[in-house]
Amino acid sequence: MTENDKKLYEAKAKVLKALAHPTRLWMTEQLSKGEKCVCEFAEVIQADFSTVSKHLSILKQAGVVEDEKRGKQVYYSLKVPCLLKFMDCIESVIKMQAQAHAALLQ
Amino acid sequence: MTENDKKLYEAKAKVLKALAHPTRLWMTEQLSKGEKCVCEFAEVIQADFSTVSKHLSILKQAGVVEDEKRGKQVYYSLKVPCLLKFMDCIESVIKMQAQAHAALLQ
DNA sequence: AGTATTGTTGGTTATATTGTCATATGTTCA
DNA sequence: TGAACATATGACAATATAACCAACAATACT
Repeated sequence: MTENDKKLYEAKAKVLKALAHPTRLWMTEQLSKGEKCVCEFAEVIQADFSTVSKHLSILKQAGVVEDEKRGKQVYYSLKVPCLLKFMDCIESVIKMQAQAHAALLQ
Repeated sequence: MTENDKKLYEAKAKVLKALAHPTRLWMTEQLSKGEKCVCEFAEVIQADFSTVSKHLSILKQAGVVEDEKRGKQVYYSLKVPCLLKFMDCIESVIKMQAQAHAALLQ
């Protein structure tokens, strides 16, 4: 494994890490339906503005979303739609696990 | 957001978290080429056996890989091939970022 | 100018993750 | 049986993350 390979895996892991949080995952899925401002997120989930802002900033730094300031508000939008297909795959993992678990109980 | 939804996002995040580590990401990709035992991984990366074993156990607990003991060795294999398509998407994120970064330097 | 609104950033504390060492478990083979 | 090998597990220290609060910045409105 070259030094370059290592950096590539670190970069990929960083993107995954950005997604690997319930709130950020939810946000990402929400953004797939269209752009949203920070205030809209803050309204729905029970969290501080600063918490929401930081989560979005992590997604932005990972290259998953982008932001645009319009007036007082900052609108975030999904930059990488292909991520959503991935989510289907993740869900399939969970379903498999649920089935395996159910089988154990029988 | 219902209680059930919440749990679903937590479950999905757990799977992503399992993948969100350079070593585990690499392992997952390696396993896509075929099963491997712990010793094979330990040989390639510079890490303790226990470290390798723990990483694999995290992937297993997340439902990403499965293990089978044959003789003295434990063989791990990828349980969810669809994950690899996701990796392409992750790479596209990185490429976009690299391009954006390059653009800044011009 | 002054104030309310919308976000961001820094500090702090609580919690989670990672890697390493030592130890325990299970398997094979002499 | 017991020695050697392959792996798992528990304890621990170092580091990273997350959430909250307070302070700050930018925009809009009066």
